[in-house]
Amino acid sequence: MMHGKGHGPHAHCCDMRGMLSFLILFLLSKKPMHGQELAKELEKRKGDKPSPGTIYPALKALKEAGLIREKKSGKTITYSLTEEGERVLRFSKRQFCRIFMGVFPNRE
Amino acid sequence: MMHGKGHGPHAHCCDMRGMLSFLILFLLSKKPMHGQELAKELEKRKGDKPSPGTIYPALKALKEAGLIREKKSGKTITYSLTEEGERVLRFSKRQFCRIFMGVFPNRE
DNA sequence: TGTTATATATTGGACAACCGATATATTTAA
DNA sequence: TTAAATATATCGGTTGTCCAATATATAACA
Repeated sequence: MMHGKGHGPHAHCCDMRGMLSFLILFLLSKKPMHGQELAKELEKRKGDKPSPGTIYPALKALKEAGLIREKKSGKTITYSLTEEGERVLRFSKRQFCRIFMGVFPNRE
Repeated sequence: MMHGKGHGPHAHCCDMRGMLSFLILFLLSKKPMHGQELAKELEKRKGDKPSPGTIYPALKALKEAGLIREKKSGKTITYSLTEEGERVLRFSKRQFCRIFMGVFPNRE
């Protein structure tokens, strides 16, 4: 919990430290995915594929924060947002847009 | 040096670890500022003011990387981008837009 | 069956981003 | 001149992001 002020452990987002978690939350909101799908999507965007040591701890933290849920099926685990995850993502997107206003070349 | 692949020390940007440096670079490109002005601009965007322990080490690292230059005048130091800083910012902005494509509600 | 490939997971080490506290220099006010 | 305010700077500690290496479980193949 805690996104308003600087205190509290972890940041699901928007502290500058929570950007990977934020991006993962955003990607999963568009389509539930398992870890490797997520890694490939991140590779498309960033240019190189995050290692397992990056992606799985991030997913674990999001799950422990109650923002995503798992659905296991054979060797894959599909992740999707919880209600709380949706709520946090909405908040984080507004925050993100305020912080990086002007960086995207579109309007303003 | 080094922005393409994962190696090398520090990231001026876009690794997820370099987001503050990236934002600082962007803000200074719009208007040269001293540290406190920068802190106030960040406060406007993020909602709370970064502490000196956040902002000054970041400026120091950018300076040591040759991306910004200082101009001292009395008790204030005005920071502005070097040629290399401009170049890196252009690269980083493209990278940023690719990574966060779709997050801004405008056109993606 | 055993081999190989895929998905998930952890560990150790490095660096970036953060705060609160503290310290120093300069400017302004008393 | 002394005191207070402002700007810059550093220190210690915590968390998040990152990789390479390693480990385990399941699936697909030989």
